[in-house]
Amino acid sequence: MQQRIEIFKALSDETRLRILNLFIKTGKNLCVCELMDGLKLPQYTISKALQVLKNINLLKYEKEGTWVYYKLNEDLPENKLLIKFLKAFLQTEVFEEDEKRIADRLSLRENDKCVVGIIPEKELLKLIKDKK
Amino acid sequence: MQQRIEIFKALSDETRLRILNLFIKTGKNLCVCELMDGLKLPQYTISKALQVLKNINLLKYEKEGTWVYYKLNEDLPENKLLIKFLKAFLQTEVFEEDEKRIADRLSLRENDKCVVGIIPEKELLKLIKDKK
DNA sequence: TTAATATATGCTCAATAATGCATATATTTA
DNA sequence: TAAATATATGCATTATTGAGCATATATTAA
Repeated sequence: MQQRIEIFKALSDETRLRILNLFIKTGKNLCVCELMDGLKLPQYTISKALQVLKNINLLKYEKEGTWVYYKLNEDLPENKLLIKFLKAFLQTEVFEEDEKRIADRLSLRENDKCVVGIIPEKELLKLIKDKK
Repeated sequence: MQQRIEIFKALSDETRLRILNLFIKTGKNLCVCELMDGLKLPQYTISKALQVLKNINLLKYEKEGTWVYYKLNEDLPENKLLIKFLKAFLQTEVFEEDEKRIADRLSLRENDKCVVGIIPEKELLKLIKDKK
């Protein structure tokens, strides 16, 4: 019972829903610094939100050097229904800005790996502009 | 966005999940005093939980005299997916006792209406025993 | 109009969670 | 080994929520 309640608690937060939305919409694994730019939120906010989602096993992660790539834990049978539900539930335009920003940020990947890290917004926008 | 968060907050509570489970499992409308006996919780706890679920439009209600019958708001299109999800999500044995108690309590209805009100447990058990 | 009954709600205290900052950890590179 | 970088976490403050009690409201019946 308590375990089920924890799932809903984890979903009762704007930052965590925005993060989940990006995993769902991009269908990709994402690292902390990419999510920072997608949501325009500080590192510790993203990191703490990820821990909560990991604790309910909705996310899993892989380390690659100092980078940590999180992704939806879609293999876990008990998650299938929930993820399906979330996909429909999050079908709304309120996340559009996040989705645009993460798309731009992901365009900077090389071989589908993050190579940028944490950089000032100004510098980020320049990189993106150059890329286009 | 905030509205969506409120939905998950409303589901992040044991009493409210137990109540929802009874609506889902019985498929019936239920009044406050019946839920009191199903969950063995005080009147104000049930009543407050119902207000929260009503506020997110997951429940609706009908008054009949001093009795108030709540039920799942299944007509509302945006609830269909959520209720479907909850049906599967609450598929667990942890609610068995609640379900037994509400079944007993509902056996005391006449013309499918509550006629018992709020009564001491001892008296309730006697009524149920006599009925059987 | 009074009493009884079903339900709702205001209030206080305790528990829980979010926020923001500072710092810790772990890995890579020089 | 030291510096730099990506990520995680401890802590203090604030905000939110739950529990329990008392009481209010609304309807019915005497």
